[in-house]
Amino acid sequence: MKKNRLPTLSEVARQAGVGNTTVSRVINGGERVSPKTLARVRRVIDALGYRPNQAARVLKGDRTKTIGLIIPSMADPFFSSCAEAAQAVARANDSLLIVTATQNDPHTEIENLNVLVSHRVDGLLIAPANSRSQALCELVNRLSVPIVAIDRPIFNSSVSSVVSENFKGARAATQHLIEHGCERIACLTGESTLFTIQERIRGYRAAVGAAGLTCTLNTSIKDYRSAEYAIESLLDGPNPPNALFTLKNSTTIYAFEVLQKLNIAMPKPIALLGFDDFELATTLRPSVSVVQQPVEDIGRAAAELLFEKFLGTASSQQVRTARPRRILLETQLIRRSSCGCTGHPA
Amino acid sequence: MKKNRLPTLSEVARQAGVGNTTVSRVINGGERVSPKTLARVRRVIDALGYRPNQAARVLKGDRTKTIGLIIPSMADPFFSSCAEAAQAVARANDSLLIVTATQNDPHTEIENLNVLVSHRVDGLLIAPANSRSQALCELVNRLSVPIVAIDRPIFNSSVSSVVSENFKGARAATQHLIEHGCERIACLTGESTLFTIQERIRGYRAAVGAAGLTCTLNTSIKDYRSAEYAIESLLDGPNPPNALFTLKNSTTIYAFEVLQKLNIAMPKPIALLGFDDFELATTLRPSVSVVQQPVEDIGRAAAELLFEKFLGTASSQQVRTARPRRILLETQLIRRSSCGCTGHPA
DNA sequence: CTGTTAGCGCATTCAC
DNA sequence: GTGAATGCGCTAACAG
Repeated sequence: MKKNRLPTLSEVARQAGVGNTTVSRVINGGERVSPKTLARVRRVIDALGYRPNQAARVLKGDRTKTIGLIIPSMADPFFSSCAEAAQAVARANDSLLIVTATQNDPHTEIENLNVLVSHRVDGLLIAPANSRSQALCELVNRLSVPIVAIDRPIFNSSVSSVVSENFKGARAATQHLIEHGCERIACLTGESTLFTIQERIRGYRAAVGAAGLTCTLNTSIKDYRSAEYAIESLLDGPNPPNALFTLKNSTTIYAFEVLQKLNIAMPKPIALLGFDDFELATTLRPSVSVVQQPVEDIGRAAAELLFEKFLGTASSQQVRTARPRRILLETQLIRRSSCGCTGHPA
Repeated sequence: MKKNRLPTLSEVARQAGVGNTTVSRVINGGERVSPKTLARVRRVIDALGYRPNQAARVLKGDRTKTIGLIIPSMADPFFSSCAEAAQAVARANDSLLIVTATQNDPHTEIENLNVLVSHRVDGLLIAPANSRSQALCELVNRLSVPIVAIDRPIFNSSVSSVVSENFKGARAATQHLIEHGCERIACLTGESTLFTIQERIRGYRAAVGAAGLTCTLNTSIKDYRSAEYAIESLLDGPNPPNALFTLKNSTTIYAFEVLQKLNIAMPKPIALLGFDDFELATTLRPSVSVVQQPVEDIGRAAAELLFEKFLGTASSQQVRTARPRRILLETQLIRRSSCGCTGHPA
């Protein structure tokens, strides 16, 4: 009635009538073992359903062949796509990816970090809830595991990062609206404390400023209601906008829904352009123009950079010493209908 | 220039001038340790940035406090929501959830299963690529880890499962279309080898049969093009449908796009009803009626059932002996506009 | 309250 | 080709 534990290497050895070493050799490739013994041991392994205990290997001090990924949410398409891409890289490197979600809570984030370190992951990918968190920064600097930040950098730390060109993407998007003849472009968003959002705001400001237009920014959009309120206020104001630039996915959708509800057509009298693509952007009417981020590329590049860090045999010293790399990935403006370009319906 | 390993318990003990056991006690709650020593040890732990090595604990034979989740894809909203719910349960039970994706490939699935077993997860949640896979079934029956299947059961095995009422949901949906006066209902889908899809087909058949209507089934929808071809063929046929019942998310969206492209209005002349809800279903025009699955509930219930399996102190014997449980979760018909009900725009 | 010791499962010397 | 012995970091008896 005790826990019927999984078979161990020793048990396999006993059953096969060989020593531990031989079994160890068999499960690690079968070099230096006579074909006969090899076959016999393999048969026993199979019969017993033996699986090497990863924990024991880890204890020997080798790599654990696991890497961690800490993201705000698994249900967010952006991050789950990143995760999927990172997992592919991990698998290619014979490693396991462990994903944990923080709901953007700094406390949970640090907890997750500790859990992963306890599991001795070989490296860590993290999308920090707060790019300038003192606590996170200190923790990260003390940790000896290689870390790569994704989507958002960690300031004042030595960790490399892979992020989108938020600034350039937002500036180009705003310029695009200006080229469409819009000269009253309102910028809407929520979560303005996030690094990504701040960069996009900078981009919007830069473009609007360069064109000599006025900046209209509302960072209070958190749900449909707040979007409705914000947009109605703008329309009732002295200078109603003729374009909306939304800085994040949910805001874009809320804005679309509000305009649809108010029976205001797009792109005229109001154009809509959003940062970050989403699945049904082409199916909505009008189809929604967006700044598209290379989501998979971010996950992949970050994971690859991470593996470089602990696979650099010759130059491991260099890698360690090298100052953090900041990889910026280009965004792409997808011209559909809502901004005034003629989109392809499907 | 060697790998600067993480500090160990012994090092903490030495620095603090105490024995291993004391340190062990401190990191496990600090019972039976004098406040003075406790403080000192804690200070050393902090100074060294010590984190207990999970692997060593595992080796002692205790629970690893990790559970595995094997799903087809992390990028699929259905599964990522499940994962998120499962993770919440895991966290509540002081455990770590390890998610791996298989892309519905049986080979990858078994590989992942082995990896997770190697890591000695305490239990396993799995959405099998193939409900009747012989190999999976055998493997699963031999494994001693508790397993719960999610979304799709594993036939001929002793594993419990948590799945939606696919049959009842599909039957009710079809009946609903019939009540709307549709008497030529075509059923469209892809991936007809999946258990879930087959159940939904059964449901459709049951309702259509009971009403004395004819069954029109097309299981070849894999992308927009195939949907377009299928729908155009139906419309050009002798008996054009006045309703489309789509059995999975992507098919629903393809069907919507095709109808939109062909300028065919919904719900008349053709009504649309889909199985499985999706994010912008309310934003599309018309809003799309669907059979909604309790996604989070599935993940949560499965994880809870799993934890029951190895937390049943008193009745662990019972749990082990008990025949597998099959938990069926109710679906809900969400009446929006595309089926003929008046949906709320937002 | 605190320290000593043994052993978890495995890879790895080093002999044979 | 093969096996016996050692130790990885930690917890759990068992003394003191």
